[in-house]
Amino acid sequence: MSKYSIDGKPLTEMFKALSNPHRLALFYRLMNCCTPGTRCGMNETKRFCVGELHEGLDIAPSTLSHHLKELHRAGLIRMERRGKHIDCWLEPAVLVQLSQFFKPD
Amino acid sequence: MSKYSIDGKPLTEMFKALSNPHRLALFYRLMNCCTPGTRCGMNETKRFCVGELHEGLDIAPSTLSHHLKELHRAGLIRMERRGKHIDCWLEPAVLVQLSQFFKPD
DNA sequence: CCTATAATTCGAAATATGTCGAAGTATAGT
DNA sequence: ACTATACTTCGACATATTTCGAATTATAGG
Repeated sequence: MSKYSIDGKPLTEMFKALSNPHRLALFYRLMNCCTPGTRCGMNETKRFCVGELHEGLDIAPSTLSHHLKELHRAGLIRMERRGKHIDCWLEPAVLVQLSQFFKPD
Repeated sequence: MSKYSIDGKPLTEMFKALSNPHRLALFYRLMNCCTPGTRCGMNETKRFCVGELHEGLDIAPSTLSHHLKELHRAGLIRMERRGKHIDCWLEPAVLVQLSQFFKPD
């Protein structure tokens, strides 16, 4: 039933991850954090740590953590510890592939 | 929080609608039912009625009806009675706009 | 080794979702 | 008017999701 997938990640899981306003806001922030022409996470200065993503979101830290885990489980983002912080950036191919999925014709 | 929208329909609602395997299957069927170069619903022979969409889905009619309502509420599809049947087709602009949302750069 | 900072895990509560079957509405044909 | 077909609405129930606070882990720096 979940036969539509990208790199083994079912599309339904991706859409479920993006169906929550908080998670969509997080995704959107990561979408727009890289300089034009580059991919998010390529240059490490253009990643966001969890704390930075938290700003202006008005949810508990545990809730934020839960949402990031969902985005990660869906295959939408990558996470990597960097000292006390954990950096987040978009899974590199995901924008191209989702854009392609909806592409008409 | 749901500030990202297309034609007044919040993106979260669209993604929520697509986050269910049955609904994604319905959407996918409508996505691919039109002849290349045309938009779904332009030529009325290329619409699916509810009964046709039901085929091979193994859910109760009432469940199908519920799912189609969700797709409609999210602004993803249009529905129109045609005699005893009700025809469904994609909201014309939705593929372009969703594809655009994910477009990198 | 102790402390402060950053983030996660766990458990609980409220709310939302997916599903069905029974009953209801709409339409076409007889 | 009656019947069959096509689909929807309603009510109920099981399961999933969202959210929080308290407790926990991981790291860096004195």
